[in-house]
Amino acid sequence: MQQDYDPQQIETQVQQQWQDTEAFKAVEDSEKEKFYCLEMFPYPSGKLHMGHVRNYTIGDVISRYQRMLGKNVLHPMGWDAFGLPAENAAIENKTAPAAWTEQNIENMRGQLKRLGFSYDWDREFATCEPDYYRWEQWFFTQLYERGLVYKKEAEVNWDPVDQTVLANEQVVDGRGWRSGALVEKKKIPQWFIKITAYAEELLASLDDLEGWPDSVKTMQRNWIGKSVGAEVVFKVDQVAGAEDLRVFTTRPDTIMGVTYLAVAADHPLAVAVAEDNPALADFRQQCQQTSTAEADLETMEKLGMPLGINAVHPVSGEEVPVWCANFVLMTYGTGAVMAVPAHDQRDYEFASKYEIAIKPVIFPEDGSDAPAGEAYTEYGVLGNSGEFDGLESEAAKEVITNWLAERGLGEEQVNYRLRDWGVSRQRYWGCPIPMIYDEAGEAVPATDFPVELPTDVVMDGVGSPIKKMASFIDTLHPQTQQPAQRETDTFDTFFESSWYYARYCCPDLDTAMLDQRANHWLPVDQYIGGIEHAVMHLLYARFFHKLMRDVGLLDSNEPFTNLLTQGMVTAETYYRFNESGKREFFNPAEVELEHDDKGGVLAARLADGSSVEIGGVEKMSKSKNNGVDPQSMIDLYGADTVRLFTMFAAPPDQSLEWNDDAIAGASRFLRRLWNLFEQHKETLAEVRLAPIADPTAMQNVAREAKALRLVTHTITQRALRDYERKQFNTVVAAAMELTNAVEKADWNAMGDAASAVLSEACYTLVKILTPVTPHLCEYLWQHYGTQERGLNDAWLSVDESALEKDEVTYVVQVNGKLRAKLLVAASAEKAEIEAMAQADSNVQRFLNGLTIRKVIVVPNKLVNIVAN
RNA sequence: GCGAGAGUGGCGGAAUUGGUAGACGCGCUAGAUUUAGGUUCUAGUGUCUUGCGGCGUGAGAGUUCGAGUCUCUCCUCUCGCACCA
Repeated sequence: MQQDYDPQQIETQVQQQWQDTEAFKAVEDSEKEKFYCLEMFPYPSGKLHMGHVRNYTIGDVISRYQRMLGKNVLHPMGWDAFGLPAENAAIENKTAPAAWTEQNIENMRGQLKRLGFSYDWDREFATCEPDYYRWEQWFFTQLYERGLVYKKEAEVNWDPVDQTVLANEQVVDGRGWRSGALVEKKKIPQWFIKITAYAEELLASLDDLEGWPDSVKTMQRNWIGKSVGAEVVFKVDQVAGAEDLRVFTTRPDTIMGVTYLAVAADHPLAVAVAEDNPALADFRQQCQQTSTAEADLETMEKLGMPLGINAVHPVSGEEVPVWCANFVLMTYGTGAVMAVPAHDQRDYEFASKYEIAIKPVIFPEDGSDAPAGEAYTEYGVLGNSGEFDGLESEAAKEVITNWLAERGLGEEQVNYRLRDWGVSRQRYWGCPIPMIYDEAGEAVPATDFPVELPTDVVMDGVGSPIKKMASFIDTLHPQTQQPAQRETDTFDTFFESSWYYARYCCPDLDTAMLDQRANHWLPVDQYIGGIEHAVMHLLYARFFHKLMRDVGLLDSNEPFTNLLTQGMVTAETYYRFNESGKREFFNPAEVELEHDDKGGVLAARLADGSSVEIGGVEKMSKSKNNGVDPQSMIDLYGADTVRLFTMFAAPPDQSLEWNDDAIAGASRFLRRLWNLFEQHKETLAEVRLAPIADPTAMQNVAREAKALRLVTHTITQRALRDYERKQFNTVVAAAMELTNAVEKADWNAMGDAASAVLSEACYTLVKILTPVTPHLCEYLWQHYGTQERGLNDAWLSVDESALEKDEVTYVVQVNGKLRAKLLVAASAEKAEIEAMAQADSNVQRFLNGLTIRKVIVVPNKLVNIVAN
């Protein structure tokens, strides 16, 4: 009597067992090698999306694989619970952000459990809990004591109608998303942490991160943006009291080509001049009307206005006009740049537009002409540069920098693109910044942790409720005990996500931020998350780790040894234009496709027969209505199928296209696997799943038995390799191939060896698939596995003797084109193979009339006969 | 604009890292079984010729006996750009 595969029943049963036996509880153990596997924790937005499912399945596969290798695995999960969406939801639903967040966590935790992830749930926490954020408040005050925290004015997006600060995300086409008002830049005082003090180390230690993708390391290097150059002084004597202009340049060799200077709209010189220059004041005003996003600044039209004053060129002594320009960033370097239109493309375009002189001073070394109509940005030989003529760029940089330094007009300088981390947010749903202001407005660190965020609030949509909450604000000065006021800004939520990985090591600790358990588990051996975090989150976490080290909380230098950046989850989009000419999107679940004879898509229709346009594959999103709810897939197929599909459809670091037919295929495979075991249930129950104990006994068995063993062990070899390189799609493909081979095997022809060979193949299948589809494999193991050992107690090994072949297939090419295949004895000599290849009749045909020039033999692979 | 990736059948992808392009799966075609459905099984499936063979990994060049893989130029798409997380 065969049973049907019932994933829902198997999965709940197995999950219950895992829970009862505390199967994934992590306990420090100095005897076993530790492995800390971590996925980026989710923002509790309401329910899991496919990106989460993919991220956490990858992490679970790695965790379970490492567990099977015998390691002591820590695999925690928690919630990145502070953030903007909770405030928006609170305004919309008239609930407090805390309750909304808690409800979402509840819901998503249930979904994660249903997917069977091997988390140690005892370590779970949410970052909005005072027991968590009190320690980052304490830590912030430690940084303050160490001089790594300071306050300065910085720009925010200001909505002049709603009178509120907007996130970049809330600025759409330069306007506030609710009010529609033109957004302005506004300066307000904010807290900063000196990440620039760690720029050099953050840059240098990237070289040690061998387990990180090169692309991420390159992005971080570029983000830090170290450049070596010179600071050059241009004297300004036309404006009373004005300071000299200091500019940073990476190309001091081009200094004689400077034809103007440009300062940011906010530069003190521009501010001073604008006082009695209305046109310039207007221009400055115009520059304020934009968002603070760099992408916006860089893509807007480059505009400028002359200040009407000149600066003195430090070498030639000539007068150079000073301009105010919207593309000069006050936050990079000194807020002023020297412009060399002949050798910088942006300067060139600006100079052309405003008819400023272009003076070439660098020329190609080979004496050729520089291309016309654009800047010549290469290195070369100096000309038109007075005493520096004839020097090469590289040498000239040093000579000119020294020349300036000797005269007090400049010096060599290293500059970073990286800016200090502004951590102040004028929002409610975040961790309160633990600072207290005395009556004179002087700030001191709080000492009463946690500085608890009041959760009983009403969001009115205009500003943070704690900003007018006296019970929160009014306090006493920690030293003088005089009346004082609390800071009402909260931390950037990157603050919480910068150290959560460490807190998982000791989530219950109530006397300190971290203890020795952190040194036991850290660094994280495998970190997994979206590529969109390549720079910011990962850089802040690296920074925080080094800070925690320097405060004495940790021993290691870096938080994450290996990093896997997963691709996004995409799906086909379908739309049609509605009456108002806007695209109306339809969910792929509502669309049926019409195919031609070759399987190509001809048309897409809704259930009512009306046709819709095919919009192309895009990232799953609400706006494109192409999301697939993981819950519906779990309900339909079970967790193992969802896990199998997400692993099989694409390698982890590439984008994954969702396909409803293909997930049905994954389900079909598990059913086939189930049926395979059902079909052989008597044999398997008797011999039990096991590798072959004595491979030498297999030397003289029937060739069919040997053939299946060859498949089993070739597949094992591939699966081992692919687990190691984290290419799980081919791990699944290998298991499918082995399943195909077992299904087709001729058991009668194997004779006595049949049951042992079957047992070995099925054992291999269960082991290979356990990390991916743990529920089914656990069930099969409990029914057919050896009783003495658990499923995770041993991993697979390859029996080399099973891989030995008597004969090898050689490919024979003539001039690189395939002309024959030869079955050659494995022991054959090179000369013998060459002769066989040349003797082949088809090869002969293509060699006819040609002279053989060369014969290349690649052992066990191919012969290429070169002839003409 | 700047920085980083990716382009292989109708589709997702594979290719032991310079050596048979298309594993595995989806879709499609034909057949069988069940017999109404999105069941299961068998065979086929890059393309043009349907004989041998020619062509084929975004486009174009180059290196090599040999290139999806290495080099250069170009095109398209995706991600990030400091207050979304």
